[in-house]
Amino acid sequence: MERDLLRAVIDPIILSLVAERPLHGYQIVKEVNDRSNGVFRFKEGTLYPCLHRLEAAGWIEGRWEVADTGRTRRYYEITKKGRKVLNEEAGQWKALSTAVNALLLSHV
Amino acid sequence: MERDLLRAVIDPIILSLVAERPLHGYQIVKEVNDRSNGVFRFKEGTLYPCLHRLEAAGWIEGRWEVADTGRTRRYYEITKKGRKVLNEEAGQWKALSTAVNALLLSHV
DNA sequence: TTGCCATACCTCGCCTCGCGAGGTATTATG
DNA sequence: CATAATACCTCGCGAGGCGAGGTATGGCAA
Repeated sequence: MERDLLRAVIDPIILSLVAERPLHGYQIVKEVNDRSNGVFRFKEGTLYPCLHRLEAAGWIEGRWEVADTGRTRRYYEITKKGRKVLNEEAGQWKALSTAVNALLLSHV
Repeated sequence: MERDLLRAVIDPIILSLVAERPLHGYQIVKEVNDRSNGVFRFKEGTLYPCLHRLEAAGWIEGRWEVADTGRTRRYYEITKKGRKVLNEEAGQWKALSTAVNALLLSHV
């Protein structure tokens, strides 16, 4: 997995996941790596700063919770603003991937 | 067009174009911007360093030519190594776009 | 009890690279 | 003669992935 490709889609990926249901950081790492069949391999040094960035932008919102195990976790939910951004970025992604597919089709 | 998305696909795009036929830099800028229906808006400050990078990597090869107009241009062709890289990156792109589409589908 | 692994959070610094801005020179147009 | 288009180039800023490192807790096995 190339870092540039990851960088390009990390925001909508995370927004999309926490739009389904609240997730905490460690869970997101596992979730993404599992559900992408190994295409993505998120690192924690990537995810946590990214979560903070998205929260600072007002696209997600975190709250601390104590699990049954007694461990504290920070769960993130998408905001109204975040949903708007997700839709925009998803649309952008569609336009881009269409354009790229057209250009690369003969080589795939 | 977001810069991260561009960064992610600029290499295979250029390789793909010069794999079709030799092109010079200024021509590539126009070609990409036209053929992508405005999705891409390459800047020269982006392209020329990129061409140098790809040539340094041995993926493309440039040669100076004098046009009928008398203007000198540097035409780039893809190398054997470049074709290999293009195929790899095109495959990577396919795997990634499939994964992303699956994750974002409900939002597109 | 003592390790050790998994969970769960975090930061720091390196490195890469798009691109805005700026530069040079030539040819075509009006 | 001035302006636009062609055609090449560089510099410096800023953003962000990630390798590496750190802290703390829970659970399990020896």
